[in-house]
Amino acid sequence: MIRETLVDAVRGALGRAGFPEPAGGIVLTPSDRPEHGDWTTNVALQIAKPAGVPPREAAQRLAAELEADPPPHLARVEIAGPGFVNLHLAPTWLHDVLRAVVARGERFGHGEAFAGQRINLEFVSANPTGPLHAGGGRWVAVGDALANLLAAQGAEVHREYYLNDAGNQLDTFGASLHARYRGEAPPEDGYQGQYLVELADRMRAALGDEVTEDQAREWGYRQVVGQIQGDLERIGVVFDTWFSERTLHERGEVARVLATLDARGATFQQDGALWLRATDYGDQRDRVLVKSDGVTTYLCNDLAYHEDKFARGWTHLIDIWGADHHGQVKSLQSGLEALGHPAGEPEVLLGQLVKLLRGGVEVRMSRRTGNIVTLADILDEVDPDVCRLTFLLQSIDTAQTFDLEVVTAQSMENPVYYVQYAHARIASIGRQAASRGVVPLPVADVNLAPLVHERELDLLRALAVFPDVVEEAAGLRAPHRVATWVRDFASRFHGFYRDCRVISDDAALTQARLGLAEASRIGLANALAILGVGAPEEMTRLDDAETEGDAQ
RNA sequence: GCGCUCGUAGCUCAAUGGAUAGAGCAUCUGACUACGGAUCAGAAGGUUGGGGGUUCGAAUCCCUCCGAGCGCGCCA
Repeated sequence: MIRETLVDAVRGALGRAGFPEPAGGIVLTPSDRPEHGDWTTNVALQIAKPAGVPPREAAQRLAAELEADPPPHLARVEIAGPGFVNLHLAPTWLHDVLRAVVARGERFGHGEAFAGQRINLEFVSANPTGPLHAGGGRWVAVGDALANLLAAQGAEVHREYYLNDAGNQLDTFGASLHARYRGEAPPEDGYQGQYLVELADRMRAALGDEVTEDQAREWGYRQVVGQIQGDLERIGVVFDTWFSERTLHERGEVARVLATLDARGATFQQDGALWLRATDYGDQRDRVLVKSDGVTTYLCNDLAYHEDKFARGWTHLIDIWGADHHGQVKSLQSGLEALGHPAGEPEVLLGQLVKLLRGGVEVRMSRRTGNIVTLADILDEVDPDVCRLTFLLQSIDTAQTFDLEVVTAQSMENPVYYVQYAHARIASIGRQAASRGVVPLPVADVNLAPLVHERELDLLRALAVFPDVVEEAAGLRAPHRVATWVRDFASRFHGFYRDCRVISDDAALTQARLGLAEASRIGLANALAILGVGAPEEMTRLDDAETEGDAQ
């Protein structure tokens, strides 16, 4: 592609000018400001000091060499600022971009950066003791989009949900459910939520009047998992594996991990408990693996779980956790390193928590009061696409404020409609063309030279950058970058649509613009596919929807 | 007390160490006899929490102070 061509040209110019190649390599930063060129390089700034040449002078010599032996499409070279070399290209380079986009089709924007990697991505993994809460929807949306993103870079990605079905959380849940079943209040530290009352009623209807606490726990557990799976289905997320913690114990994997750690000298006895020498691997302090009562800790079981993931053939593990669990990261990584795995496994992505607002007031959620807003509550009110994109617009490094009233009552202003509308508009153009008997030619056969309007070039510049955006987003584990791109791109498309009529009396221009519309559709659709958001061919008109609502 | 994360426009948020810090919402001013107005153009809005440092160049890296969130158990 053009980037490689230009990198080669800059490298050649550096050599002919007698400059060394900078340590950081030759980086061409695409610039969407036409005045700064189509591509720009800062190599002159980088090599100025080692070469003992003022940066602007180095830039001058590079520019001269580039002009002496110009790469394809190069229109002019310009020195700017402290020593940037800006490369201005003829619009023809963007016409090449258009052809490449259409030729790649559904694979446009995809790359091979992670080809060969087998990645296990664990996310959500909420305890199976109640419905998914609204804030957890962030990890649903982010995890699924990240999986798509990694897959788009060639990785084999496995979506996994860990069910903590062996610990005392589930026992507490069973006790709480059984208490409701008996018509009593749950234990003080139990689950107070109203959903257990309803669950108890259903249990009585299904199992009768002589249910034991064990039976209640098991029946309730299955019900809750089914409910969680139903919620995930509504938002369109499918996990490849639902991993039961119990199976770790049943297959002796926990014991096996303890034996391995022991054999490697990573444990010690103290106060009747067995400890992991976590400080040897950088943890703040050592950690208990087996309590003095003989029961293994959460950490110990989690080590067995992650060991199991490796044993199943995954070469890299990624976990998405809420930031409130950050204290456990180093312990888990220490244990896995002690087991002989590379440092830094699993890679843990810490996501800041979601603050829910209703009417400008924070909705505090707690297990004790049972006051929770569920993901299902949100999905009852808004489209899954709205829900997803709302969670995906923001970096997971910052706490998110999710105002239920803004998201629901003002959902028509949600960016998702803005973006989807751009896609629907393109489909509409296609329908309009068909009704007028205009048949789009294969883009390879179309003369794209008529595409010179700034709006057209603007769209193509954004498309040119998309594969880089996807690769960067995957590397940074930042799907919000794709969301940012698609919103920006939709804006550019709406501007183009407004100023450039696609179907006109000018047959050549019409064909070229139909090609541009197709390339734009591909860009929008591929970005939305990564985000897990729908790309509709048509949308219900806002005024129609309102009329419909009034009639009800 | 120790640790992790964060602090950017009135609000919600962007910005691989790069040039004049950008969008949306809200506010104000405009635009179509046209492919879907859920649209477009423009204005206004900033000491990137404060202060030092590194660098040709810092919202970004380092130090420090202030503020916020979250952790610090033989719980899970």
